[in-house]
Amino acid sequence: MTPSPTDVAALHTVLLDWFDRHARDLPWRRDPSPWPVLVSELMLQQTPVVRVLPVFEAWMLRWPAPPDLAAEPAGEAVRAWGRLGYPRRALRLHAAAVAIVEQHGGDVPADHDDLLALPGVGEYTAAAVASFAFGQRHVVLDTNVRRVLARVADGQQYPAPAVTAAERRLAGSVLPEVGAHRWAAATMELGATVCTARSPRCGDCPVADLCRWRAAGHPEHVGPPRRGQAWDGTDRQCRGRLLAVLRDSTDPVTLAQLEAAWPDQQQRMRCLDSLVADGLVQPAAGSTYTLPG
DNA sequence: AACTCGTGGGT
DNA sequence: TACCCAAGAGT
Repeated sequence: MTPSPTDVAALHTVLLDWFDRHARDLPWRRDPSPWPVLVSELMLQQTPVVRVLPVFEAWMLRWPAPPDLAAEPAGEAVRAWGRLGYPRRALRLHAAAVAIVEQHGGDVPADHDDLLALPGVGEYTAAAVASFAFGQRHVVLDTNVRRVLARVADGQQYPAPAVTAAERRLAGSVLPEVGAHRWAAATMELGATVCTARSPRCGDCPVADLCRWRAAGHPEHVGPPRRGQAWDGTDRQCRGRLLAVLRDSTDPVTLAQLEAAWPDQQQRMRCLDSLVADGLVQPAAGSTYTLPG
């Protein structure tokens, strides 16, 4: 439900004021240049801030601009990605750097649609980079913003499994005409640090008095339970083990070394094949494997 | 539209 | 302990 204009104005005032006082001092905020912002956004897809920080710092020292990364083999990006998870993101970030060099003269494009065309950049990331690095006005709908809006405006504990049209409409209706990029950052920050999924700290929330979920007495989520992510014995676990062996070795890895990482032969070879198909692993001489050159 | 894709810390 | 879930994207 769309809040009244009065409530929207109050939300803006109180949340932006809170953000002035409580925003975390993150490196990609201290220097919100396009490349650091793009790198951070790729790393932050499904990965918590605290785990991204050290990898981000090392990454920016090594590759301070898109051409620096584009000049390296993709495998170096995969290795530097370390244990952030979802290593295909490292491949996409490398491919994005190449595209930026080839199609945009080495500078991260400012246009939303140009950003969206980059590998690894979807609707959220395009809006985030356009907002935070270029100060544009876009609906930035990440998991934090979705949860904050679900609670404050809709009185629901959690948003729907996937972004709905109504949700996007609501987010657009509360987006300030001026300073939209700060509003985006503020709502994300609130969701990340106060209006958290598991244990919201409503006592510290600047918009508690305007929150419909709180007014309704914090009703539990109703509806189909959200499926967790299976892990033990999955291909994802197997792929992770195999790629860890590759990351930790500068020399080509033998099939025997990979066998030590995952006992099930059939699954091991299937996952190795899928890693090769994804471009994360490259076959080398004598039935050995390396990160992509 | 549902499914896949890593990793590790919090509760 | 056994989940839950984190600045999503691609297919």
